[in-house]
Amino acid sequence: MIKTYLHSVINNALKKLNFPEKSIQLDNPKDEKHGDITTNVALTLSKELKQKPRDIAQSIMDNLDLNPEIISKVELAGAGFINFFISDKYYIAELLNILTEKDKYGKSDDFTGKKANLEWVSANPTGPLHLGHGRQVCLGKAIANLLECVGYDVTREYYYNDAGNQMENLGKSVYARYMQIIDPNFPFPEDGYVGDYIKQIAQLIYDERKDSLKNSTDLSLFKKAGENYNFKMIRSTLNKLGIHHDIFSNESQLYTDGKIDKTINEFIARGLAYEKDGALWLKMDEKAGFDKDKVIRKSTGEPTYRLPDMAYHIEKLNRGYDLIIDIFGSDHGDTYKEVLYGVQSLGYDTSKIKVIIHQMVTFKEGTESVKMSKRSDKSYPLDGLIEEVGADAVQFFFVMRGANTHLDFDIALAKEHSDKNPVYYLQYAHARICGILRNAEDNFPGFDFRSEAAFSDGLIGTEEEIQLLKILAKFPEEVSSSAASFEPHKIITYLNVVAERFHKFYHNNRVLDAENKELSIARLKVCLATKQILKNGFEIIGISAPERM
RNA sequence: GCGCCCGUAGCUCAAUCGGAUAGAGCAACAGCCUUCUAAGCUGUAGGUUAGUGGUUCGAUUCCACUCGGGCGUACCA
Repeated sequence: MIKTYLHSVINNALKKLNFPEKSIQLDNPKDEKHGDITTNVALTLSKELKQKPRDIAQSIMDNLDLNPEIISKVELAGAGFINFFISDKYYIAELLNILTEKDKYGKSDDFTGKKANLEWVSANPTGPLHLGHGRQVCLGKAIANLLECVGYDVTREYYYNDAGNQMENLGKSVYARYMQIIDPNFPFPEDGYVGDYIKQIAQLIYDERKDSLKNSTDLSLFKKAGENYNFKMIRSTLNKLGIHHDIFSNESQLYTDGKIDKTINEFIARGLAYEKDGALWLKMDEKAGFDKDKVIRKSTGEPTYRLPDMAYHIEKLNRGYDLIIDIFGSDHGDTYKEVLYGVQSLGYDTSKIKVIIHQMVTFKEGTESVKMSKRSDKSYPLDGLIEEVGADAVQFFFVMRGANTHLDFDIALAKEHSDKNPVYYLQYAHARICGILRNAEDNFPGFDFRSEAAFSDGLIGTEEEIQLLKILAKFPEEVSSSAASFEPHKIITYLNVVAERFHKFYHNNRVLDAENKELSIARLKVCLATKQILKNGFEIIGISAPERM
């Protein structure tokens, strides 16, 4: 990448001048006049060297050994910035790289050989996924894609608590609906799950077993039937979004394997837990920001959710991943800290665990924004949203904002098939290119633009063409930085610029011209490269690349 | 009360470890289709980056406080 090149050139200059070695920061200026890449190294050296930044910058510039094929101009500017202008030849060479590497362009091997585990969705199978799950579902999909792009071997994992209250409650709810088929007056539990799907599960059981289960005291059959049915619905929803998990792991396995007991014993052996009021309490360190101790095993003998979560994270650490990612809504913002604290206090290195917290989502229907927390009873299924606005718009809208900002999901806007809908701006650019390529193939049979043979790259040079090539060449850097910060929305921001510059190019540069075959082929190459970048970007954020719209 | 997160154009949001004149889209206004998709392009207008103070060559970014919003603060998950 070009920054690596500049990095070494500047470093050599610093050595020649006997200037202290600094970590050199290379930025992309916002203003075109300030070049393509800029460094503030002279400003940061100023204090140490006790010289004016501009003088330092001049010395550095005098000692740069630059290849004019790559850097066409260097300027000293402002308070002491050194601005580099990249030569057009470099961008044209990069265009060829895109066409050669195709789907692989933008991918890197920065983390090749490393293993990552991404655990997300992880909704307990007490019912279908609903709107409140949407952000996490889509965010995780895109983050997994990003990690793969930089070389990680990614395991996609779904973890659920099948041993706790929620699943007990599911069993009771299904049983009650089953009994109501026999006796409509049978009482429904106060905090039971009220959705119609519970009735369907009960009906399925009744169809098979009739009333033979009416005196059940063990509800595990009802619970299991509910779990199976709900998982079918959840998986079907995930399928619609193109999401597949490699591993489904559950809480009860941790009991069977003795991992829960082992964790409890460890806490006790290390003197980190104590009994009080019949419960087992974990000592929480005030210095770590906790104000009081937390119960890890209730007086009833059941663990609180924290304990299995800790055992589960220990188990994942033991599996040997280089990176472990959890995605939670901000309603779990405090509890994950407790879990990590517990894991850490048992001597495990939690630095490999990265927790991504996303803020809550509101949904705008008309002019009103409606809160939709994951635990809200008024369930609006995610399936319904996918039906209503389409999988692409759902994916796009949930990913287009940074996870740490509140997201207002405008359902009407997502549904709208018009220029107001931001997802179409990107997809339209892709479809438009496909239209040009179709036209070229159908009506200009002599234009052999897909061949690997050399083309007249000297014909590329209009303002719009160069601007477009410049942004295309930034894709690899953009992927790396998005992956490093686990922020897929940056890819969308980037692709918007690509689409914008393509549309400008399109308006001002006629691609297909029967009178000018060489130029047409050169521009078709530009189109092919743009299409490739859009497609590669869409792949990451998880939306389709339509050929027509 | 305490903890975490957030506050940027009328609306929804960007802004690369602190960098040069804070950017897009939508909404508003004015233009552009006998030529490859007008789901597009061009232009205009829109800001004390919630507020006050601090740190420094330089702050939307870091620190302190104030105001406003979200989420937590269970022997629920």
